Amino acid sequence: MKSTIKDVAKEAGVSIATVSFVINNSKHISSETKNRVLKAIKSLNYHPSKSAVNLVSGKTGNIGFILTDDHFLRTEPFYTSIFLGTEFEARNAGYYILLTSINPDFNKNDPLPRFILNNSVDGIIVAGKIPANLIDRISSYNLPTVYIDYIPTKNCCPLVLIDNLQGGLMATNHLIELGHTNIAFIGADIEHPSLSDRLKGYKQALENAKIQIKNNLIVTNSKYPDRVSGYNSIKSLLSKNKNVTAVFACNDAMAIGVLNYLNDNDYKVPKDISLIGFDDVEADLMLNPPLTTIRVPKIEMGIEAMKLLVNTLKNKKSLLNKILVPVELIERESTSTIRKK
Amino acid sequence: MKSTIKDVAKEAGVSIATVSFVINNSKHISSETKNRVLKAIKSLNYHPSKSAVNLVSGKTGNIGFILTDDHFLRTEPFYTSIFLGTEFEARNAGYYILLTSINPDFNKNDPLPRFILNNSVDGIIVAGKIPANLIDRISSYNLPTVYIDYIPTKNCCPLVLIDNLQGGLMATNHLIELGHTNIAFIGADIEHPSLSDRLKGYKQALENAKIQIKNNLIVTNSKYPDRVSGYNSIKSLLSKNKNVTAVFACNDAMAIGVLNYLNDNDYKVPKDISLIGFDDVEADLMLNPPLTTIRVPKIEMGIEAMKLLVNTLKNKKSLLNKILVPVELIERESTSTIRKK
DNA sequence: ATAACTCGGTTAAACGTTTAACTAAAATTT
DNA sequence: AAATTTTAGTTAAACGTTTAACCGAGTTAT
Repeated sequence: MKSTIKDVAKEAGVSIATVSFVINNSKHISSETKNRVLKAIKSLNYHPSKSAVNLVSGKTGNIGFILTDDHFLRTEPFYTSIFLGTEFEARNAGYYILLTSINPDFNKNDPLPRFILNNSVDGIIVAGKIPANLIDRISSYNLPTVYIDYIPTKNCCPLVLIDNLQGGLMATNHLIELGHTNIAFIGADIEHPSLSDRLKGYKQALENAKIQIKNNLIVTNSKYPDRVSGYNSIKSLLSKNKNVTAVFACNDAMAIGVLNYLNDNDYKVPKDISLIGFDDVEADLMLNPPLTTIRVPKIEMGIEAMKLLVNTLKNKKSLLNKILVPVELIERESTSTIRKK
Repeated sequence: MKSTIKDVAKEAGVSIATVSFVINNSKHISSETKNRVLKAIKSLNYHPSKSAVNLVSGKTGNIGFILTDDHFLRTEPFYTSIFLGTEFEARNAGYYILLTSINPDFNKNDPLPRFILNNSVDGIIVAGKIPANLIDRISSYNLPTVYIDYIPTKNCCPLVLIDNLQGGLMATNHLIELGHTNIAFIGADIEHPSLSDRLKGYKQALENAKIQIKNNLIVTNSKYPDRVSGYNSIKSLLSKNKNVTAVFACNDAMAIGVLNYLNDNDYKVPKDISLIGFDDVEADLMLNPPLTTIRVPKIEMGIEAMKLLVNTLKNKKSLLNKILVPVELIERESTSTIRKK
């Protein structure tokens, strides 16, 4: 039988209020009494009822985690790793996470995640790009929210972002340092801040190196940055440009698609074409050749986001915060110095 | 401002009890009154407080999901997909899932998942193998539990299992039908019921085909069925057996390791050696060549497990149930007829 | 005509906490 | 020594539901 605060009070010979004060350290109680209560709690294996605490406090102890179906289902465990990070930190902070995925084509009349409708969360973490109309609807609930890897149009909330610009610079500089000048950029969904920042970094690196930016080396017309788009983008690019010696793909998924096309069509990587990706997902290591990429600290991003949210929840005042997590060049075998013609 | 049942009652001009009856369909209310209440609920955008409902009902509305760290972190999204299935069904049934990962070397004195200690769940889903002492500790809490892809030693609970024996038969038969007779089995962790059943299927298929079972073609001494183990296992096998023409790996992770070794060492797949895996994880499609494998319906397993648990929760009586989910041969390009010597 | 049901509701207790308001005793100040 | 403050605790209301017990008005059976 589950024991309640009443049982503890009776066992310790005090009122239930005293037990509550001891549990929450919310009022000074003599150490003698405190010990009696603590002993009773232990002997009865008492744990406060969450429901009761939640009811009276008006809190839920839950954090909602939202991401789109396609992000959750994608092969590369990118957002999954971020989720894991939030879960680790939630454990420290005593929160539970309620995870839900939503349709990327969220309709005006689609129902919101049920944990929002049912007031089952104290705050929300949004990972990756989600539809603008969903953001509007969510923000009307005035729940503290942290965005990971996306900047909502109406800038309102704490953000945890990748240093995409820096990453774009690093990737492109790496190729430039290897002697490449005909460097293609394979991107997608140019409205996504993360992806367009990577492109910005690419352009900036070229400018810095006094290499002319050629628009016909930049492909960004795919809707989603996935493997298939990568495959098709490099295909159409190479059909028009034979002299490309290096490719910077805006993420590893597209890079894998690019690599597949190159492997299928007798381009040797990196001998004929160097290839660099972005994200550093697990699959990169198993590719042939292993992919050079820009590492994004995914688990750490989740941890930081949860810390930020818990902080906001505790202080009540939403400190407009923005964390830019650093990235790192991971040199593997898909890039090399330009071959002499 | 959040509206409560009181607001609805006032708006509809009835007592709060009537509102409750309408919400839960628990007593006959005239359709006229019912409509008034429904209208009030809608106009106030009322949603019952979970905490209050939970408090009075003694339930939590939550399901705990347990799996080991290494299962959650592994590259192949196997258990992740199972989780997704449970989440889908939880949405239908109105439950929230609290996910936690635990250390595979769970110590006698390690704390149980906090959702168990804090009475935050009504039931538990365990995915994959977990330590025996953890099972003991969990079962002492008498929470309805469903096991997915693992048979606990003390058989107590509903189970959702893969038809591993049948899968082992199918995989091996496929290779036999292609003309192979020197078929290796690459496995691991032979105490894991799923893996040992796959081996059983392998042996049975050979027997049925009157092919002699050779123990030196069976490698099962790795602790975990992962890529590295696959790589090392095939390496040591081929160093002693040059005449192997086909390999059945106990799962896709090991198969990928095997494939990497074969690719690295100038064995052509499937020309020199045919290779079949088990699980059908996303990565298989991107391999070179794409992996023939036995598909396991992962999402569906999650759905079935959640249905089973919800059923147990509703009926209270734990119907000792066991669901064996069927598997399917997915022929891709890593297997072919034996080459003529 | 009256007793016995049925129908459509209402009242109030209960769930397990937190916390504001109170109190009695002890300690401190004047 | 009286007045005041501090300490260590208690009492009771409140949170938002569910549901057993109750009730008055029709309806039906006798």
